Amino acid sequence: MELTERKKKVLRSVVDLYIRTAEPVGSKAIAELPDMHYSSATIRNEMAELTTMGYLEQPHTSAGRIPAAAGYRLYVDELMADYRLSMDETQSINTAIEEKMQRVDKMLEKVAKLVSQATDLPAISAASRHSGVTAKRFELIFAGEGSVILVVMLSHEQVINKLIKLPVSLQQGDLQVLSAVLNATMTGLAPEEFTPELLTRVMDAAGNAAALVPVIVDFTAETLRSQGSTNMAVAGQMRLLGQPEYRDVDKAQKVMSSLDEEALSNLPAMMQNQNGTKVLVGPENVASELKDTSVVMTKFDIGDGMQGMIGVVGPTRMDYAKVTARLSYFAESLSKMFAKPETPALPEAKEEQ
Amino acid sequence: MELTERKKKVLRSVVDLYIRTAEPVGSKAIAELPDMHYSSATIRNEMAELTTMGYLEQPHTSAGRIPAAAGYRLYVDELMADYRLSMDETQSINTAIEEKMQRVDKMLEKVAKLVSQATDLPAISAASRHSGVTAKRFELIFAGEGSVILVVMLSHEQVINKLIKLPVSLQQGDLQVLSAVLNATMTGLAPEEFTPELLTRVMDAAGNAAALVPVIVDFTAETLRSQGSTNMAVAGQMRLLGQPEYRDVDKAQKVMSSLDEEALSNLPAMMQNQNGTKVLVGPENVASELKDTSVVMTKFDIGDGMQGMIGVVGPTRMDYAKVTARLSYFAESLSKMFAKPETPALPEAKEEQ
DNA sequence: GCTTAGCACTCAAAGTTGCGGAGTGCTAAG
DNA sequence: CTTAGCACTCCGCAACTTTGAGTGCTAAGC
Repeated sequence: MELTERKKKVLRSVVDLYIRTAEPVGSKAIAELPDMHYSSATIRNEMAELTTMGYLEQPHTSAGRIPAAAGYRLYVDELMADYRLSMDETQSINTAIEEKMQRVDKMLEKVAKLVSQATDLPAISAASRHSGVTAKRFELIFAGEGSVILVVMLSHEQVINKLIKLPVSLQQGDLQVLSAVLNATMTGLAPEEFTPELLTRVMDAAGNAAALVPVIVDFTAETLRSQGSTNMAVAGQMRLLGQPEYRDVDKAQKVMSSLDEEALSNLPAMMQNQNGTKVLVGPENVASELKDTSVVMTKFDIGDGMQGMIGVVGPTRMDYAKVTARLSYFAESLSKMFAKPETPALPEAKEEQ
Repeated sequence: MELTERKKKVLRSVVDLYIRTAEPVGSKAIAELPDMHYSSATIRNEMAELTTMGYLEQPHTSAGRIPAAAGYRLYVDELMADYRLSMDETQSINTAIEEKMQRVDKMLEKVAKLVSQATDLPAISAASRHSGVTAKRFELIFAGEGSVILVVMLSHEQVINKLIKLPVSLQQGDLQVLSAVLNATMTGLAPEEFTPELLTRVMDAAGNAAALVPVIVDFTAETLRSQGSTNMAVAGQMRLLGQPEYRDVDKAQKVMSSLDEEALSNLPAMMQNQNGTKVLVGPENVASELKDTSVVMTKFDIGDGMQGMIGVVGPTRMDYAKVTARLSYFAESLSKMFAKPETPALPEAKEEQ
């Protein structure tokens, strides 16, 4: 059986309508659409064929049709009309993003919240290094009796620090020796290279400050590891309750309980080698708990060798056109924002001085 | 009308039973309790009086009674039996807490999750300074052409840093001058004291590095402000769905939408001058959206001049005894954990060296 | 040969009715 | 003061009916 243009048109209309109403769509409703110039009987025949072809489903005899997974898939890939963002929408996204984002993890929380708000669906956001973070430079600062501040500059323009307290008193000189040793031996190493042998080697060379070494090595290795891994945030789970398919609390509960960071952690991974926007329709989903939901996600650029990702989770019947449009715009705006030189106040270097 | 011992006993039984079953409690059910040596008729009379006294309510004639707000209040204050945690419970709380908590905000998220899990209710956690955070010492590190790392030691043993990039090239010497200036003028100041006048004064003294000053001043002031403010985290909102009172999605949605950080931000403030565990029953609640829910909260000690708070939000019919017991135990364990010297690895300073 | 009007048929959703039972308040007796 | 007894109320449930949206099929029309 062939998928004629008219069948496509009918299918598109069915999906569109179902997305709007969340109710099975009948032949009459389709026939009454402005640019549908056939009677309900004709539509009925087309819908019957679309059903045998697997694009539509019938909840029970004498009900309208709803899209099947294959129907959504075709709709997303070929049929759906581009959704054009209104000025209002682009503007509200932009003003939302504009506030300066500070640390990456805070930023992710915020982005997830914003995306969730913009789509009225649960949203996730994640950031991951391209991997290969190393320490670029170590600096030790004397901070009073028994206290030392360790400052580590990482590749990718990040700086971290830790206050270390020891029941040993050290001299400025000792710290200088140690930091020289650290810079000589521990820069440019991957986290796996922080072996016990390295530890003893550094301690041997460290002189009076050897007691500091284990703390420093552990902290650095730990930090590199955590920097290499993926951070993510989830927000707006409750928005699912607004969707008619989750009027049944039991269903809602089942899905929502699988909307946490652990359960969703494979989504960012899926995007690694993808480009553009990806849509997972219902049963294509990875986590089995999400069998009845769809996922839309897309990538953005954080700079500093980091890769960001935002996505939403919603009922299979979601407004793919609108959601993908908003998501893409979001990703674009975020990329732009991070591309801007981060120093906000290019010093208005006052005339005085 | 007087609140006799027998009335109290009846009231306690009604609340206990209602907490367990979430159904209106009838006189017969009470009369059949093991240590209730009166007939249902007598109980009926008592219940009728408790109702006119405002401790109980009747959803409609010929239904059982449910506790009114005043009933819960009396129950919480006087009647409820102590809940003794089982070994299992204390143990699972302890193992949960044991993992080392890193930064304060991550810690809060984790704690909120744990509390939510332990009580099966939405939970919040917050931390706030006692206020009065100031910068203790500034340090500038030269980090290659046009890059400088600013390290600020705060009172209360915290260290923060920022990488600053400028299209101006600076010498080591310039940085030394500037850090001396910063340490001389900007230590010990409250965030309000970072005025434009201060900025110009520091810039005048800063010499070649004056271009850095605005960035540094802004960043420091901003950081002090954010350190002084309250951090909080909310977790487990969806757990409400497990409660029978929220089988109705509309109700659930209304309450859950008010379970975010903003709406709950006055709760931590309420604890500032309170000690022990505080219970807000239904209509006593601050936010009007929470009129039909209760809040239980308690404080814990983070050390470093910080004050922590954990709490849960749940249906007015919640198991106050169990919840307060678990919450208190949690707070206690957390306080203990933070009291321990934080440096985990008192260097096992190997013999070599 | 495609399109469409017409019709009999199906089935979920919504409304109707009628019980059974849990619970109450009151009264009168112990 | 306590309790057995009784009439009364009202919710919840289940069985039944009605309604109407929607279908598939057939036969007539362009």
